[in-house]
Amino acid sequence: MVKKSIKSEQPTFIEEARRKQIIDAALQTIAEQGYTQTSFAEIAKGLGITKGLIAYHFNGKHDLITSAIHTILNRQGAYIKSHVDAQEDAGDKLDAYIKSSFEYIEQNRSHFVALVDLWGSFTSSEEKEAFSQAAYDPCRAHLKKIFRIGKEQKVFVKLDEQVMATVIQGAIDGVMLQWVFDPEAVDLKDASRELSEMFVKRVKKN
Amino acid sequence: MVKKSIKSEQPTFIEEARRKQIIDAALQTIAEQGYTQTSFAEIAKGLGITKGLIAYHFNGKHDLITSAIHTILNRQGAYIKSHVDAQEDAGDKLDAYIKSSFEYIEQNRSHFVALVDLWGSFTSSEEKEAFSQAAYDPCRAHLKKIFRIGKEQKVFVKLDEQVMATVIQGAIDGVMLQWVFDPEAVDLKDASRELSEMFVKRVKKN
Amino acid sequence: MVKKSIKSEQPTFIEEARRKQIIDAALQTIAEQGYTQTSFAEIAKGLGITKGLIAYHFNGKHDLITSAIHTILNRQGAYIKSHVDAQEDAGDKLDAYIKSSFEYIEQNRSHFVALVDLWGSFTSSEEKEAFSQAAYDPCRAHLKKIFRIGKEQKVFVKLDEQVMATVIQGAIDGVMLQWVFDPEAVDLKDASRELSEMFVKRVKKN
Amino acid sequence: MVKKSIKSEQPTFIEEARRKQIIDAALQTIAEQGYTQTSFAEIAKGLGITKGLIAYHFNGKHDLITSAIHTILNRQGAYIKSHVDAQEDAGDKLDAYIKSSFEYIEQNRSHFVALVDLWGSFTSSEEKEAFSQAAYDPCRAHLKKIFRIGKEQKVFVKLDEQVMATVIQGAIDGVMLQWVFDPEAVDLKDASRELSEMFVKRVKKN
DNA sequence: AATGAATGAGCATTCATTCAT
DNA sequence: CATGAATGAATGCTCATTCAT
Repeated sequence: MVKKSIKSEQPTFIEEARRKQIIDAALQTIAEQGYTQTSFAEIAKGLGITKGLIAYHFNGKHDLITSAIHTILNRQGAYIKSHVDAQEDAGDKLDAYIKSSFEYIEQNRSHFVALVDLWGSFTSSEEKEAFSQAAYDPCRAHLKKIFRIGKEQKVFVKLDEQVMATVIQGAIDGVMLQWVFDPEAVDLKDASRELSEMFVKRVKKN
Repeated sequence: MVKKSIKSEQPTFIEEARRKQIIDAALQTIAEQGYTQTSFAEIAKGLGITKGLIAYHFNGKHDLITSAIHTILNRQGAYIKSHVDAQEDAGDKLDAYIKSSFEYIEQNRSHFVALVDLWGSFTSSEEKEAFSQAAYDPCRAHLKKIFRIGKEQKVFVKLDEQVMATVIQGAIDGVMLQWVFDPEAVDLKDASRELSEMFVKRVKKN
Repeated sequence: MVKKSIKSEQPTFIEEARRKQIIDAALQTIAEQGYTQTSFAEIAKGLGITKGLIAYHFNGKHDLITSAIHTILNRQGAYIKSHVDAQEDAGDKLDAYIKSSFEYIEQNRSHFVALVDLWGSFTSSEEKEAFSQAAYDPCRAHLKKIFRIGKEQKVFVKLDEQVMATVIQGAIDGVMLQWVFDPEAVDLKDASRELSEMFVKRVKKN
Repeated sequence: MVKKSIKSEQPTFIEEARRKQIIDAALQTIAEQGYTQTSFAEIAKGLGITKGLIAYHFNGKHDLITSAIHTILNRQGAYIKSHVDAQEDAGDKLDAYIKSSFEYIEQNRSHFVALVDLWGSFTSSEEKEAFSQAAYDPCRAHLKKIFRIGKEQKVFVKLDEQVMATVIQGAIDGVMLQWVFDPEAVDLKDASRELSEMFVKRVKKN
């Protein structure tokens, strides 16, 4: 049952600013207190506004959470893309993909603490699948594109692109996950280096 | 204020059976409806009992969730251990670790759908850390033990055990995660084979 | 809706012992934790029995509470009576009434802490009135009897017996009440002496 | 774990009016049905509002009960003070203290029926002591002040102020208590006259 | 654009009570 | 006599959501 937005016009400047402000506060609160403890009132308290205002700017909690997730994904995606694009060689691109992923993660810990919590906010397999398409499809597509460039540059071996994209992205996320639960137990830089070396070696000829 | 349990004696047979039954129903419900939609009433409805009975057998929701998580981890841990122990060679042990991890995941999808949801149930960094110790420390310890055996058998190269354990476990979990959100997008068997080959090659001497 | 006891025979010895034991544990628990925090389970825990057993020996909570109240009142009544009866002179009897009241109170603090809590357990004015008849009527009757003896002995002035009984009992209870809430703020012995002197002077001729 | 209020600003006009309204309804309900039978739902029903609104205006049940108790004590205290202050002579002040106490009690029966019930709402000796300080300390302090004025006016005998304050307040409360349980059994006016005469005689010279 | 009063459904939890064993 | 499993109603409390101002 998708609720239609009453507002149909394009958002004003102040409207967008408020939404961004609220989303950031929400991510902060979720990272600090956990998703289940994060109510509109709690988010509003941290901002010095009322919870009614949050309801005014978002079409319900689902809208807020969805927007928050997309904010995380978009920011990280843009960061990674800029680093990958800066490289010419496909091997360097893959190295940049992995390393910039970890860089962004390390610099935005609260985003990923929140994200892990938000995984539990989906109530149906449809929502889970939608998240998958928003989160993983673009990542895997980006990796596949790098593989194709590598093939064109004749520097990569032949490989099952889907499987390879899955395991590379999985390795990044899985290490991130351990680091979210206990930052002392995991050294992101070491893991980043290890994964990059291993995967670059795996896909490159010779 | 920590509530003291009124029950203190060791559990009876019927007590244990009920707890197990309720935990399984809870995991089922969480996997189907999501953690936030899973109430005592919902779990009870699925079992044909009253929610009061759940409260009777568990010291609150936290106890139930904790027990459920440990159930998942223990069962998987036992499964993996039996397969690893069946191998003599350290390389074969690592191969068994990775492959049996994925086998168990594939055969118990609902457990891992639930587990991903339950990651969002921790409200403090203390709880997160406690989970980390219960979930990841044993896995990494198991992997490190395999590395040490490989070193004794003089078949493994020298490596940073903590980093390697982190990335291997991370890769397994990260692939599982994508499969939880969309089973169509990920082929666990292919990923299992790819990861096993790559990591065994990585740690073995020529 | 008064529930009829299923048991009709006279109670066995063990039956009576159990009831007494449970009542004493209930008073103890009420005094320590407050009436609202005192459940059958809590009482049972303190005794090392199960709550089912309490339900077996009492016809519901109301029966237990009523029995507990009567236990307190009967014991105190018997104590006072023995001291009053030991005196011949009516003035000495009144002095004994007041002083032994306070003595009993001081020696059985938990009983009166519980009693004050139990005043809140009556849900209707009928129950309140019934308590009044069980608690205050006998006390006032006892005092009136002393007044009549004083009149017969021609040592007491003429007075409104009901009013005088009310204020004497009231003064005792009111001081007890303050002492229940804060034993440091009230010296029972001083209050006892003061009240005894004043009331004896008030009722005696000359 | 003390819950922090989300509201922090000073209350608005409508806020205060609602709180007062809810407190009065709560006292009414407690007086009619007893404390243990008085739930948020019951209070709300009597007011035609929802129980959520009560939770909105009060920080939990404890806050409501505490506020209700303070309302009773403050109103009675103000009433007594105005009558005592209207008298010049210390003896007249004491007479006014006792008589106005009973007047207020008689005119606000439901408040005191509720108060007696609420004595059982404290769960720890700390709460009991806090109540003692809020309820009895000011009363005894007021009486002691009258004693000191009497001493300055050279119309009162030398006496132990703490003991005398305790017994006077105790006598008032104890008579009130009997009247709460059975208004037929006690004539407040007679008791008021008797106590006033006796205590004034006790403290005045000659 | 923003507030805050009000709602109503839902939640975990408590507990007296029942009853088969 | 005594137990402990099970019930079901009730309770305080939370919270997204609505809406008049």
